[in-house]
Amino acid sequence: MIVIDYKDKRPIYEQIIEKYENLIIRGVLEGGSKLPSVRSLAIDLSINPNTIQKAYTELERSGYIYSVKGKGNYVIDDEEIKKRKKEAVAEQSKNLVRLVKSLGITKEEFMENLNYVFEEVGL
Amino acid sequence: MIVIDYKDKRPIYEQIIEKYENLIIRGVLEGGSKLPSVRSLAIDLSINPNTIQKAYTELERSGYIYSVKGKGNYVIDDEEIKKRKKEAVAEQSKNLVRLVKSLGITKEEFMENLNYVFEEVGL
DNA sequence: TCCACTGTACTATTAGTCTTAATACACTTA
DNA sequence: TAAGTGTATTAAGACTAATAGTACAGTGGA
Repeated sequence: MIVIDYKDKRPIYEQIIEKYENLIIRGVLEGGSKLPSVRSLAIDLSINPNTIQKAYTELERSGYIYSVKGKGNYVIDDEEIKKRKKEAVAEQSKNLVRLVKSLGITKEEFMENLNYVFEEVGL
Repeated sequence: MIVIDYKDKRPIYEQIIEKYENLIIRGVLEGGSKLPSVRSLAIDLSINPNTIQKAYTELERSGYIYSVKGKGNYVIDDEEIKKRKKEAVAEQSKNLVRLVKSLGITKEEFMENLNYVFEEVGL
């Protein structure tokens, strides 16, 4: 499920965070499902458990998972995931619109172009 | 023009790169205009000239500026800036559409929402 | 030509982060 | 109880970011 890219200059724990954020927000991991344990994932990826723990701690802090001592780490529930999805779309939309406006592109121009993008990007 | 955020955990040179990319792509800096010299900007920001040089080197490598020995660093010309603008919008559009599709949001739903975003985001 | 400014290159040093390693402790469940 | 879980701590090595100092080469004006 998770693959580390050693050509990537970013730290390993950040890569893990990003991968899980994507899996969760895209619905690949359902709400409430269990993440691999700190130790087992460390063995899987041939890295140190501390690195996994750092990623999980951060994922909990930013509200993607929650942890239960002695049991494991779990994806937040579907209700919460929906919120995250909306937040993600809202944020990226706002950024893009800001850029478009600052470049002096009209809404109509942009919207038309976006239609093509929708065609181009396959499912 | 440039302000360093020391609360930001990213390296200083990356912040400088990002700031200039924005200034250039948003047209605040016109094509061909001269950037502050490595030394003068270093004094302005109270940081080391080497850090500025690292930022400028990277900005040249990624095609936002060009440098002339003994003269200074200059913003690429307007023709090139236009290309960059289009690239930036295209890339961010594609990313957003990918996200929207992966979340199962329909084009119509998204487009309607985007109308509101356009209203919200002032000029 | 001289001088001040410019970009560029290099080495050395300090500080901080990333990662690994090895323990240890508390909690859960079979 | 035993195995598996999360969590915390300390130490070490590798790497990067940033500073400091120096040097060299090109530009342009006095």
